[in-house]
Parts: sequence; structure tokens; C-alpha cells
Amino acid sequence: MAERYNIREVEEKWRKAWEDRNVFHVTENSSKKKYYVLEMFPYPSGRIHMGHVRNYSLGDVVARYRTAQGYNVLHPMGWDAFGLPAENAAIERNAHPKDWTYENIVAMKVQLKQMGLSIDWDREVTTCAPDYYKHEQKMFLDFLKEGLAYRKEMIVNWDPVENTVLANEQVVDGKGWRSGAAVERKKLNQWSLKITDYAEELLEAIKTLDRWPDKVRIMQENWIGKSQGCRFTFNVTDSAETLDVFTTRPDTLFGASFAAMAADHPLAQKLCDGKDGYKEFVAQCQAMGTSEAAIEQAEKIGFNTGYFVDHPFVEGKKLPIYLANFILMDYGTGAIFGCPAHDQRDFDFATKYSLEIIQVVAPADGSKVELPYTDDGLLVNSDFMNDMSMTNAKAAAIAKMESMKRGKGITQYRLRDWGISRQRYWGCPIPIIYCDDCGTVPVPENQLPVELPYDVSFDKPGNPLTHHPTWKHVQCPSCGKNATRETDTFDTFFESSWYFARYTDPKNDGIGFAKDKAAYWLPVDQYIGGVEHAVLHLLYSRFFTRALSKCGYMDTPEPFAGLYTQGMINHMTYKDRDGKWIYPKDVMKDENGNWIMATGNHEPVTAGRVEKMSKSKRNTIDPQDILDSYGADAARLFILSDSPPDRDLEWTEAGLGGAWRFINRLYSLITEKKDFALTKAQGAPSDAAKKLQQKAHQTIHAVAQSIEAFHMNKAVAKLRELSNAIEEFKPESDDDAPFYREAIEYLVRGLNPMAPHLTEELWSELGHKTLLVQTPWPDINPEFLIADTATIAIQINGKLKATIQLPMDTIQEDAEKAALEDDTIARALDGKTIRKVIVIPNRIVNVVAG
RNA sequence: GCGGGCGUGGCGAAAUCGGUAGACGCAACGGACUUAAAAUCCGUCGGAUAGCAAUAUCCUUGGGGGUUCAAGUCCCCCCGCCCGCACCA
Repeated sequence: MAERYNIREVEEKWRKAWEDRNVFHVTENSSKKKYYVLEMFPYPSGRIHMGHVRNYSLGDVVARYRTAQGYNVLHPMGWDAFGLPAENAAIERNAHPKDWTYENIVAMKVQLKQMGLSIDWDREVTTCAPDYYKHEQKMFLDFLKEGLAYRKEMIVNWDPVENTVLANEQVVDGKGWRSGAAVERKKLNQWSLKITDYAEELLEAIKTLDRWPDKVRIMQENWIGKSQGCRFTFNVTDSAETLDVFTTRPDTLFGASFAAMAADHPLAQKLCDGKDGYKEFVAQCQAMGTSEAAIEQAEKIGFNTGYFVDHPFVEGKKLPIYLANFILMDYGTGAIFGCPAHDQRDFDFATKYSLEIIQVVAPADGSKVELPYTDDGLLVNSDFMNDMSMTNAKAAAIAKMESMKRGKGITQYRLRDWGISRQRYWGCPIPIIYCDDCGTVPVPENQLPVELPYDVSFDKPGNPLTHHPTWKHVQCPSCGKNATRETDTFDTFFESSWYFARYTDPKNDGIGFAKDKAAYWLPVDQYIGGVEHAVLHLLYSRFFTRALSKCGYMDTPEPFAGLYTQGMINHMTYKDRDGKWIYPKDVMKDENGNWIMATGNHEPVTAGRVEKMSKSKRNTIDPQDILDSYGADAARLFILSDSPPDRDLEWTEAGLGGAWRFINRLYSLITEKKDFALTKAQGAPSDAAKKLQQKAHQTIHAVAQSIEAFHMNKAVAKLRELSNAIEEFKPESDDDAPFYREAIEYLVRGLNPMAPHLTEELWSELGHKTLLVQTPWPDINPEFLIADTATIAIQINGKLKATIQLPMDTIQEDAEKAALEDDTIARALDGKTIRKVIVIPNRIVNVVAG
């Protein structure tokens, strides 16, 4: 009987071996092809969760596979260490954000190491450390010089009780999550980055990202939201005021029946100040929240200003001006004209306020349509544009506007500039000083970093940096008078927008990273993370790459050449008798298969839907428990096995057990039979041995392809097939031994990226003195990939009736003949007329008969 | 509301190009081993009908229609679920 596989001992042994020999440390090496594998770095919350396990297992497979393929692989890790949870911890448990964060990093690093990841820990990066953020303060100053950073008023969610800005997630039903006070939309002066300068470039370059998921590319395209249209000016009737509007449908101008602007439009205030109901309407709009979803789903309401604009093309025609809750000040000019006949939203609005509905587009075939009609057609009721196509009418309307000097055709983007100011403590200080005399003064570079003070208190609502007795009080760098620091900190997306570059040169004190090192390693060849970052983080990083290039830091066009977005981890949910959520570890099945409490009186438990693991539903599994009891390899193997990585995965104890059994079976299979495998061949091997060899080569080929396509589940399935074949194989003589051994070794080597500890142990059991982690990917004999016979399916009228074996590439006539001679087929065709026979070589013969 | 995705056995899934649907695994069931259980090993396993049986026939990829010699795959319509929509990371 073979020894039982001792997970803990073996896994620790090999992790130590790798660490002792520093095998994951890399440096630039121009003689090798580089490969940069990066998983999105974690926020140091204290413990890793299953999402991390999936993310880093996936990345580790890629990294280990590419290493075996001979690439110089960079696979770093770090900490996205600034953020809101640290401040919440400070408020809730009186822990200092810095101490809390660093303690979490220590704890999580232990856990990540326990996973056996092939990480170069010498490159570890921590974004809340001054030696990291001082470089981004410098970058910000460079952006300022280049005109990429500026200050402007922006709308925020404001909690009037806490005196603080709220994140969208902190707004629940329009109320502050902690205070319960109604959230206001407030304008604050904030720093922004000019990402809109790159709108067109960012959009265009999406085309070059051919190794990104279509889903993410579409999301980014929509986010940038390019639209072609016309911007023109209305004159307010009997007034000197004007109203600029933007429209993508200038062709429908003759169907215009009202103008509408955002409630916070500057003109709105001028026209409506003091009017009955105006203040209430503005308040109503502000209460709605800032998200587009909220705005679009809210009922469309308006406020009649009592003013009119003159129709630019129709002498004497006047359109009423409304304020409307669905117009965003941030988009376009903050004002539109409404054409109810050809826009659903305008139609709803016009119906509600009994406004005119004029059809100006009709289907080309003249058929009657129900309004609103938003499809293509020809213009009607439109003066000089009558009978034009929509495209021509758009051009004609724009041309007319231009000739009247009232407007012009423009390209509009939905993308807004990136507001980076946060009124929070635990972030990177913005290196700016405000002086009464000199105005806004950048902190001189030799005074960087502007470090966060440690001695802060969270007693008062608002930003601790503002309350700090001394921190913000400084001398103006230019005139020396008393001045104050900017107390806002950067959005934490700032740190994650360049960390991938920092990894290429993590210890550089003088600059964020050296140009030549970035040039060697970037772009990231394979980036892996959650789809929740599809837009913001990824778009900001793409922008940063361009902005940093403009400032002379680097020359890489795109940061991430390949992107893979993984699915979520789900688990069944459980509730006890009182309807309270309970953890899976507190639940068990009784002898009848019913769910019961694992403790106490074993009260019955209601099992609910399978949902995303979340703390609130308590359907989480702590990876630490799994690592301790089943080991890293079983956890990795299971998480890679059953589901394709881009789909959601249901974590089940049983599935994990399957992975664990596989590991143990493989261990005993190989340790029991290795002696035979070591014997020397004398004569010719058996056919079965040759077949096994072929299978081994085919498997390795399939595994390589699957890994490259991120089908880790298929890679594992193929390896299990090979493992089954090895188990079933009955060696006939010592002559089969080398073939047997090769198959075993190929299995071990192919499985290495998924289960590195087990395979390293088996490699050593097989007598190797080298480390498997440093062993190249197995060679594949191309001859073995080609089968010599083909299984041909024979169909009658498209339905399978029989299969036959034929030599590979049998010519069509012979295949047809063989098919018709088959007993079953001959019988089935008895009395029928053959009308046609379709032969697809090596695949199918379809007899059409009747 | 807008945008995107998904839907295949009891379950997770596979099926490079339109060409043998269900690889691989989980669960379940039957058996071996055991005083017993666990573990392990062997076997069965989409559904229906007929048959003692080998087997045969039919049905089956959310639903309906279409294209094709052939559809899980392509086209049209419908249903259900999930995700994103600018201060969570």
C-alpha cells in the first residue's frame, strides 16, 4: 500500500524549495521573449476570498505555462492599499487606517503564499506607501504642466449630516447609509484629468485590442459614447438670451415642439428665479441621485419656464422652454430640442404636457406608422428637406445652420473628464497649496512626497485632513506667506492606473519607473481580473498610459495587450428557522438528505438559491479553511475544473472533494507504479503502449491549446482522460516501460501549472533531481497528433444510423461505397430510392433517400 | 430606460468550421472489501416505448417559426435569468 499523500508537508516543502532557490525572480533579459502576466491586485481587506483564489489560480496557470514555454515571465503582486474600508475600520473599531491596512497586508501575504503562486515577491508594491505615491504626485504635477489636470465644479452626493461626500454605494434609497439623511446634489470645486482630450484616440484604439473580450470593448465604446450631431443656438423670444443645444437628429428640426434644459442650467436660474414651483422642481431633480440609471428610470417631469425660443428655420414659430429632469448638465450643452414624433422620451414628455406632435419622417414605402417612429425613412412636413433621406436631411440641416452662422456639425462624446478629488483621509494627498496672493501653487518637486499625517482623528464628521490642527498650514512655496494645503486626496483609481508600470521597476526612488524597463516589459501580455473593472479602471489605465507618454515617461501605446475577465464565485444560500442567513460551514445534511444545522439540536435549514458569495448572505467559504484541510492544489484544481473561467462558478464541497480524490489517486498511482516505469526496454512495445504514447502527446497538445484559450476546465478534463488511460493501461512487458513512463511524465508535466506542489513531488518521486518548475514544456511529436483511422458517421436523411471505421482521408467514392455496404444501412435503405449521397471526408456520409 | 451576456441530463459542463449531442467531473443507484462505517475499487447512469436480453424505434440543447442533405451552432419572433450604467474596489 502506498503512503498517503501528506498535503501540508509536501506543499510546504516545495514552496520552500522554490523560495530558497528564488526561482520566480526575474530580470530583464533581451535574449528571451518576455511575457508579462498580471492579475488585478487585491485590496488588503484582511483575508483573501474565493474571487482572489480564482483570479490568482488562473494567472498562475498562465505564468507557469509560459515559463515552461521558455518565456521570461514577469508575474508580480502588490496591494491596492488606499480606500474607503480602511476609514470605515477606523470609524467602526477605532483602528488607524494605516495600521489596519499594513496588518491586513501581512495576513493576506501569508495566504497568497500558501496558494503556491509563482510570484516575484521582490517586486511587491504597496500603493499607500509614500515611496509609491510620491511618484504619482509627481505625475500629477506633470499632468498639470501639460494641461491635463485642472479644477472645476462638479456635482457630488452630499450628506448634510455627516458633512461629507458619499460614494454612490453609500447612498441607499436616496439617503446616506450611516446618517439616513436625504442626500443632496452639491457642487464642489474639484480636480479633474482631461481624459476627454483622448476620447477619440481611446475609442479608435479599442480596435487594436483584439485580445480583449468583445463585451469589455463594447462597454468602453458605449462609455465613450461618440455621437455625431449638430450644435446650434436658439434665440430666446423677446430677449437677448440664447440657448445652445446639441442634437443627433437635426433632420427632425421641423418636428420640434419644445426646448428643454437641465434644472441646473445657468439659464434656468436666470429665467426662473423666484418663479412659483421652481425651487421645488430643482430640489426634486437633485433628490433623484446622480446615476444615469436612476435618471432614465425616473418619471419624466418638466417645469414650464413660461419662456419661448424662436424656431431657427420657421419664421414666427415659437417653442416653449421647459426644465426637464432627464436632461443632464454634464452631457452636450445641457439643453435639447424635443421632437416627440421621433423619440420615445420626447413623446412621453409631450403627451404629459400636451405639446404638439408633428411627424417629419415617414417610411419610404409610404405606409402609416404609429408614433413615435424612430426608424429610417424619408422627410415630410419639412420644407426644404422634404423627400430627403435622414442622412441627407441631417447634412442639409447642418449646412443651413452653418450658412446662417447659428450652429455647426460637431462630434460629441458621452465621456466626461475624470474627477479625481476625494474628500477623504486614506488616499494620496493632492500636492497643491492655495495661497491668497499666488492662487493655486503646485508643491515644488523637491518637497515631495506630501505625506499623510499619522495623527488624525475620526471623531468629527468630514475629512480628518481638514480637521488636523497643523497639517494643512504651510508657507506658500512662491511668496512664503501663510497658505493652506489641498486637503482632498486622489481617487484610488489613480494608484491602479499605473501600478502595472511600477512593477517593471518597483524600487526606483527617482522616478515612477525607468523608461527602458517599462519598454522591455510593457505592455502586459495577459491581464486577468473581474469584469466589474471593465470600464473605469481599464479606461483610466489606458488614459494614463497616454498621459504618461505625453509627459515623457514611456512610449507604450496600450497598457494591456490581452485581457481576460473571470466570472464570479457563487454558493448556495441557507437560512435557519428564524429566516437568518447562515454560513455553509454551520450546515450539514442528515441521513435523508435534508439540510440541518451542524450544531446544537440540528434544527432544519432552508436551502435557497445559488448566489454570488457575499458577506451579507453569509454564503461565503473561507479559502483559508480549504487551504488548511485540502491544500492549495485541490483548491486550485477545483476552481479551474468545472466551469469555464469566464462564467460564474458554483463552489461545492463535493466538487472540491472530486479534485482532492484526483490528487490522491494520482499520487498513489504514480508512487505505486514508478518502479515498473523505471525498468529498461529490451524489445518492441505493444500496440497498447504505442497508443498510450500517442494519447500522451495528444493530451499535452490539447492542454497547451486549452491553456492558451483560457479553457482551463478543458485542460483539466483532458488530463483526467490521460490519467484514466494510464490507470487502465496493462503493461505487457518491460518493453512497454519507457512508453508508460513517458505518459506518466507527460501527465505530471501537463498538470504542473494547475497543481504545482503535487506535480513537483511526483517529479521528484520519479527520480528527477531538477525542479519541475524549471523544466520546459514537454515536446510534442506532430506525427502523433494525426489519427490513422477516422470514425465516419453514416446518416440517412440526416439521422445517425451507423458508424464505420475508415482509413484517414479515404476518397469520397470509397467512403460512399463502404457506407452503403454497411449491414444496418443496407437494411434501412431496403425498398427506398437513393436520391443523393453527401460525403464529408473523415466525418460523415449522409444518404438522402425516400 | 439604455447597453451587454447567458439558457444543453438530477447538477457543473463538452461539442475549433453547420457534420456521431452529453467528453470530463459531481450526485445518485447496484456490487466488492469491512463486524460496521468511512475511504478505496468495479459497474450503471438524458427521456419514452417494446423486449428476459443483446438490441430496436422514437424524442431531446428555454419556447415557436425559418434556411439546409444536415442546426446546440446560422436567421426571425418570444420567454426567463444575470451583469453594467461615472465617488465600492
